[in-house]
Amino acid sequence: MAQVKKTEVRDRILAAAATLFAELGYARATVSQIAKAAGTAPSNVYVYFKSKLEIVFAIYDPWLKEHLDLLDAEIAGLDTPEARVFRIVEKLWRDIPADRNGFANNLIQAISQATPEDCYDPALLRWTEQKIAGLLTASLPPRRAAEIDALRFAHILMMAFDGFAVNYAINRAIHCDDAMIEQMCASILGRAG
Amino acid sequence: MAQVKKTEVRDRILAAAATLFAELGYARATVSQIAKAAGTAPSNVYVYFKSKLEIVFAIYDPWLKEHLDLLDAEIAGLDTPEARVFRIVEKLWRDIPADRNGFANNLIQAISQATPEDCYDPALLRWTEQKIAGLLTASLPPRRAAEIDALRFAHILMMAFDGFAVNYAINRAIHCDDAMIEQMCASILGRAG
DNA sequence: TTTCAATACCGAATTTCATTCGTTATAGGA
DNA sequence: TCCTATAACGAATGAAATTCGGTATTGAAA
Repeated sequence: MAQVKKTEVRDRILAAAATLFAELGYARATVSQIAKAAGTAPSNVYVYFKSKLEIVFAIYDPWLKEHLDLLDAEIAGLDTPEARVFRIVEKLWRDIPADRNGFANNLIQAISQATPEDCYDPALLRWTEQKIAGLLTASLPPRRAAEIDALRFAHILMMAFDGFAVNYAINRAIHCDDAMIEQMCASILGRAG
Repeated sequence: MAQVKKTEVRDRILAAAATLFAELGYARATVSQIAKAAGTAPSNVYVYFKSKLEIVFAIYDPWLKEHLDLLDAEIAGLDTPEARVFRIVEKLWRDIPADRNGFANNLIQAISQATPEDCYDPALLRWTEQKIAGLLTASLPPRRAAEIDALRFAHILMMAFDGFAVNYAINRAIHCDDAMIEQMCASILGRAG
């Protein structure tokens, strides 16, 4: 047929964008900078991605999924429900928001600017909540797992995740301390903390 | 001395901006539109506000405080701890995120774009959390109030508020239902839901 | 009341970006 | 080997925030 899109170029663009977003934030990293760092022309970026917004989504998706897969594996090695649930909450409220210099905030930035016609698909959020719910269910004692709606807790955890992500980026003094995590764990475990 | 800034002009700018932000969102409402709606020149807006970002902060502050004052008054009229706590959570997770066509999302948009040199002051967040903590303490049975750290719950509530605000704006299908609120209430009330 | 200086106000730049356009270069398939 | 679809690119284009230079107004001093 003709010339064909190269995964190598696409990957270079994503890598360059990930670095620049982490360093400067979504709004301050320009498409020109991304293109230059990827060794191509700004206009060529648009051959691979419909918009700057699409780039951030393309980075975020596998990044988040990898985090959750790691969490999954990590939890399997923990002995008590307390330890497992603590790790889940800690990961979502402290580790991921802080990872890559607060990369998660870029997604919030991008999402908050999205309009209905950008037709952002909440599939990733749903998938994530399902995954978290599964992890919670697997982590709790069977009796407790049976009596709660894990998806609801997952939703609450993810909503607060957004808040921690945004606030990490602005002010690192607003962090999520152990006591906060313990508090949430108590609620999930039904210990009425 | 000389000509002086007029509160009337400032107020017209704020009113116009509030309307346009509610209608179009922060990113799509332009300073030119705001100026025109306020009956002044775009450049004159910068006599009253350092930036577009500062406008959104100036609107948000009194708006949020008014919501919380109303909540305060409303709670005083409720009889049971359950009803009071429910109302607090409902207000934060459902009512405020949806108010004025999702205005709260504009703040998240603005905050997520803020850089350290915009020196966003987390005073409002702190103030809000203090206020919420106070409302919770006053709403709970004394014994329960004494055993929890209300500020921690307030922080969790506010973090999740950010998430609900962002998600209301993108996809109204992702809402906060009664069951979710009940779940959080049970945690706060120590009912181990 | 007049004058004066500070500054609100305005329209016209300026700047910065994302995005699009027109053209050229390249490579897969016939 | 040629032909065609399209990746790649440099130069526009367009939109928006913000700045600039000049003018008009106004509070206060004389």
